[in-house]
Amino acid sequence: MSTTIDDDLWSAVGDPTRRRMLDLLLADGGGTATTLSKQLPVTRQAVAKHLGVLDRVGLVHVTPAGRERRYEVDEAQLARAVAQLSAVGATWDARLQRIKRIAERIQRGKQG
Amino acid sequence: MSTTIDDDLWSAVGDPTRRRMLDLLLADGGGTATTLSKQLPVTRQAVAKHLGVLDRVGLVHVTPAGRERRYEVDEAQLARAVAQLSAVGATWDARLQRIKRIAERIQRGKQG
DNA sequence: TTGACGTGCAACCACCGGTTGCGTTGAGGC
DNA sequence: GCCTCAACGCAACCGGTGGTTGCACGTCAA
Repeated sequence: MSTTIDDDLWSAVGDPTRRRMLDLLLADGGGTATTLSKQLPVTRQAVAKHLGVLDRVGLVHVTPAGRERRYEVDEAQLARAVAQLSAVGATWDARLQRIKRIAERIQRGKQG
Repeated sequence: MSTTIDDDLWSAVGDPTRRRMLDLLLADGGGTATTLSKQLPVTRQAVAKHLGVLDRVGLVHVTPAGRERRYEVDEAQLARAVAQLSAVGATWDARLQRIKRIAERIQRGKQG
């Protein structure tokens, strides 16, 4: 239970370049592989591949416009990903808290 | 600003197998490559590699005991990782909120 | 029509998660 | 003291993926 998340979504958001791309797309309200590649330290082709990944998991959607392919973030889907992210964080946080409490109890038991 | 996180830490926690390993180590209060591999669908060698990664970023520390090498989670470091995780989540959440507000304003502007 | 720009496709490379295989070393029974 | 077994480390290898270069195709504009 719990830690079981959409592994595709996670791995999509897990890549640093893809995170930066999402960031840029959000900031600029969309973009193409070419415009993104100009703001990133990777080639257009690399960006295109990433856009394919993001598209496949529904984090972006594409609108063909003439010779361009404009991508925009699917905010709802990104919100889902972010939610799952914090869910995982929360799970671990909870477990850490529990461990800490148990450890303290043991310490107290030893001393008392 | 903001999305700048320890990339090593992130990628260490980013791997699903490593997440499960941390989970198991927390649950059992430590373990060796062999004991972990028995609870995971991967070989001891794979686990050993992952433990190396986790050790390098300080998420676990190792205690040689005879012919065994016992690993335990560094809870403070894991707490840091979790914190950064939720920080990223929070950043995106905030940006999404902002975008949403702007979008609504535009909508209202169009209609009014 | 021609040139420039944006794209897609394919081949190639490097890194990484995973495996198998083998050699080493420590704990314990004979 | 030896021999065996268990845990480990190291090295070679394989498949997937992020990244690159190179090239061919469509589209917009002069």
